Formats: sequence, C-alpha cells, structure tokens
Amino acid sequence: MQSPSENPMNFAAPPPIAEHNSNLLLAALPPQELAQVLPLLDPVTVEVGNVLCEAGDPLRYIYFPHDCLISLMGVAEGRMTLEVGLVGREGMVGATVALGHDTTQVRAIVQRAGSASRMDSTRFRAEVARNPSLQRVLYRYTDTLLAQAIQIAVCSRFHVLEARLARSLLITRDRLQSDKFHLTHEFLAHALGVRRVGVTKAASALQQQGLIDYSRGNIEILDSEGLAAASCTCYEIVKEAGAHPIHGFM
Amino acid sequence: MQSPSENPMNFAAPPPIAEHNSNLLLAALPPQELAQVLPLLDPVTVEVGNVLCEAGDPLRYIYFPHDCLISLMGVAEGRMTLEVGLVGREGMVGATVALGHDTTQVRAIVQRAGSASRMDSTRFRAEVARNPSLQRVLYRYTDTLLAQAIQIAVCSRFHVLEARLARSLLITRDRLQSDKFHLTHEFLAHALGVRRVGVTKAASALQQQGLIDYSRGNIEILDSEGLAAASCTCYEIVKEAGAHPIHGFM
DNA sequence: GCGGTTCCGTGCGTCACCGTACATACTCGC
DNA sequence: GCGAGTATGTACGGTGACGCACGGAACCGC
Repeated sequence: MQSPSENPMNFAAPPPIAEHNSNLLLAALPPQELAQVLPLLDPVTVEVGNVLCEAGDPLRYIYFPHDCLISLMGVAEGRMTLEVGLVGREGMVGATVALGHDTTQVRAIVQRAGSASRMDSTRFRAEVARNPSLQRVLYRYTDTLLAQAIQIAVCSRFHVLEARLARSLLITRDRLQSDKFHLTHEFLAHALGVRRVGVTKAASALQQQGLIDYSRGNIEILDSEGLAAASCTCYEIVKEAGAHPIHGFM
Repeated sequence: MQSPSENPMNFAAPPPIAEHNSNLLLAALPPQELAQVLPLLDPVTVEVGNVLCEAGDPLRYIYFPHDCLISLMGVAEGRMTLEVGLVGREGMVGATVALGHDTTQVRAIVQRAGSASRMDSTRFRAEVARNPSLQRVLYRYTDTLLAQAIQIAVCSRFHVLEARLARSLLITRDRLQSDKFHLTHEFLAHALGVRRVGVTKAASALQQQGLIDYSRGNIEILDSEGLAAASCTCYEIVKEAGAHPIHGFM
C-alpha cells in the first residue's frame, strides 16, 4: 500500500498538521489517513517527572511526542524500575492499546519537558481498527521497541554500570540531538535500575576520564567518541534499531 | 519425520493445512490467505541444540513451530546469552524480517525437538507485503514478544536466581503442557544468563523444598503452586502476555 | 543572608553472583 | 566392566552492586 505522495506541499492539507506532524509516526501517514487522525488529537505539554501512565493501570491517553522525551520503565515490586525504551518524536506511548490491552505494562515518565499530541485511547483503538496505514506504522514501531528492549535486557544483565551509563547518555544525546541536557543521578539510577550512589560513582569515573562534565543535573558530553568507547556495543545496536532504513512492505 | 496423509489435492477440505496449522499463527489466518501461504512452507524437524539463526547473521528461513520449542537468546560478546523469548506453536521465529531487517538480533536455539514449518525469508517478506491478515498476525505476535522481553529484562535485573529459575521452569511447563521435560543445568544457565553452577545451586534449593525433582536433565515439577510461590510475579505477567484474549482490531 | 530543597559524594558492612578448578555420578557403547 | 561422554556437586577467592547513613555543596525563595 505505498501511496506515492511525492508532493510535500499538499494544498488540501489543513494548517493544524504543522502542529502535530513533527512527530515522525504521524508524519509517516499518508495525507488522507493523517487527516482522519488529526481531529482526534489534542496538543498538550508535559513536564519533567510527569507520569503519563503507570504500570498495571488502565491507559486513558496515548501520546505522540513532538519535542519531549519519554522514558518507558519496566517496574518490579513498585519501587525498582528499569528503562526498557526511550520515546521521542520518532515514536509514541501506548501503542499496545491498539491491540486491545486495557492496561500498560510500563510506567511512562517524562525525561525532558515539551509538547506532544494526545489521543483518547478508546478513540485511538477504533481509529487503528479502520486505518491500515496506522496499523503498519504501529507494527514497525513495536518492532523497534522490541529490538531496544532485547538489547537493554542483555546489556543490563552483562555489562557493568559504567558502560551502561555511557550507553544511556549517548542514546539520550542522539534523541535530543544535543550534547547538553538535564538528568539527575537520581533519574539515571531509576533508568538503569541501580542505586543513586552507583550512578554517582560511575559518572565521576566518566568525568575523571574527561568524557563528560556535569553539575546538579546539567550534563554535557565532552568526548562522544571516547564515551562510545567506554560504552558497550549495545549502544550501536540500539542506535541501529531505532533508525533502520525502510526495506519492508511499508 | 512423519509423512502426511496422501490425497494432497482435495478441493473443499484442506488436507495440507492439517500439517501446518498446528501452529497457531498460521491457524489464525483466514482460509484464503492461509491458502496463499501454505505452498511456500516446507515441513522440517529440528533437534535439541540446533541453532536456527545466529545473532547478527542473515536470516535465511523463518520458522513456524508445531510441537517444538525455540529459545530466543539475546547475545553479548558472543558467549554470554540471555533468553528474551520462548517460541512454541503460538509463535514464530524470524517475524522481524517482514519489516526489512536482513539480519536477526537474537540466536534461536531449539530447546525441545519437534517439527516446524519453514519458509524462505525472501518469499516470506514478499508474502507479508501483500497479505494484510499476515501483517496483523505478525504485529500482534511482535507485541507479545515485546511484553515478554520487557518483563524478562526487569526480572533479570532485580530478582534472585532461584526465583528466576522457578519462573523459567513454569513458563516452559506452560508451553509444553507437561510437568516433565528435559533441560540440563547448562542450558538453563545460558537461558538465565548465569553460570551453570548457579543453576545447580538454585535447582538443588528448589529440590530440597520439594518443588521439583531432576536427574540428568529430566526435570519434573512436583508442586507447581509452591514453585509459583517461589518464583516472582514476572511469571504471571509473562503468562498473561502470552495468552491474552483478542480485543483489538483483529 | 538564611532556611529549605535539591543534588552530589563517601564510607562500610553485606550479598548474590562470578570465574575457575576439581570432584563425583550416572549412562552408554563395546 | 571399562573407558568416554555427559550431567551434576563442591569449593574458594574476587567483585560489582546493595542498603543504609551521613556529610557537603549548590541553588532558590523570601
């Protein structure tokens, strides 16, 4: 079903598109099907630490990030968490409800504030049911989330904290396309599933090597190649998974 | 390998189907679309330890298991592995090639011998492209794999080996629908990403509690409820994920 | 400037698991 | 009944992370 919409300047396109289609999943939809989705979307802004959904709870809304960044946290016994996916403008939160799940398995927490497009999950489910392009987009995205989750599982099991921290920082940088961002040791500890002091120790080691600099949550990557060397190959693998070219039926 | 019944050309009834549709993904396809898929399938038998695909290598065939059981292993540095998914008749190996990936991220290794239907991956990709029902089936299955992988990531990070071993045994039992099966400590060690001696220790603890019995790879679950109590809640979560009812657009 | 809050650093005992090496025990084929 | 192979058990020092507690340091509002 590849409709060759080769003209980026579509005359019939309504103005609100510009507001929503900075999300790449929405932008990947053919104009006609995008037009059906747009009226269901509400623009929202999210703040750092906001919990968009809680593991085990019903999911009221799904989110298409524009410029914010959302951590997907696997949860064990409520307190211990592990980041199993990172969602930026290339993805969405809550795709799983399209398949009929009424609850989420993960906690979605805002890592970087920004704007997003929100949709009622019931409406989303109905829209997916009758929108094949949307189904394909979701399928593709679920597959990339799976690739991420697999690699994170392996990485968390086998690699030492310092390497995992380096990987995590590099991935965040790639998503934000900036060498400076704000992340406290506390937040990183939750993402990596370790104690805060463990992050402090690993971070100071990276700092002493001149790879990063940080102060009160303001992190700057000084030597991204050195950081890549300090990280594990999982970084490359996750990076590939998130940005692979489209060879398939889409 | 058992030879199928003759009479391969029956118009109304579907004799060749009986051979292949013990796989639940194939069985979920509408008859017309299944009929398009069947000619592309070859029956094969697989033995314990066979590697159906290797992480990082091109994937030549995809597999729909009938009565065999396949472990999907995430791999780190070649030697260390962690089971991130378990594929029986309810699933398939290699779904990711449908989306254009030419290599696999995981090693697929046979945990229990049996039969499967195999398809050339190039043909599979082409068939998926023109078969919407197959797309939906794959999408749904990818979603369940994601749920499994997330929970395994969390479990491997936070829970002690004894609980993880209990979970692993219970999941295997559910897939095989039998309280007795064959699994060496060595194999379990690879699946759980630990040393063989670690499995030996955890297994003897479970045995002393009267929950399991084993000898030279022949494992029997004696008290499945006690084993469930010794395992973590991840067991329930993965179990749910693998057998959730169909509410979605399919 | 002062108190509260957030964020980072250190110390210490504990523990699950690691890597390695070696020792038993069961099974099978000849 | 004797090697050969497979499967399981024991031992031991090492280590990465844990849990906890507390000290210090930067920032913010008043």
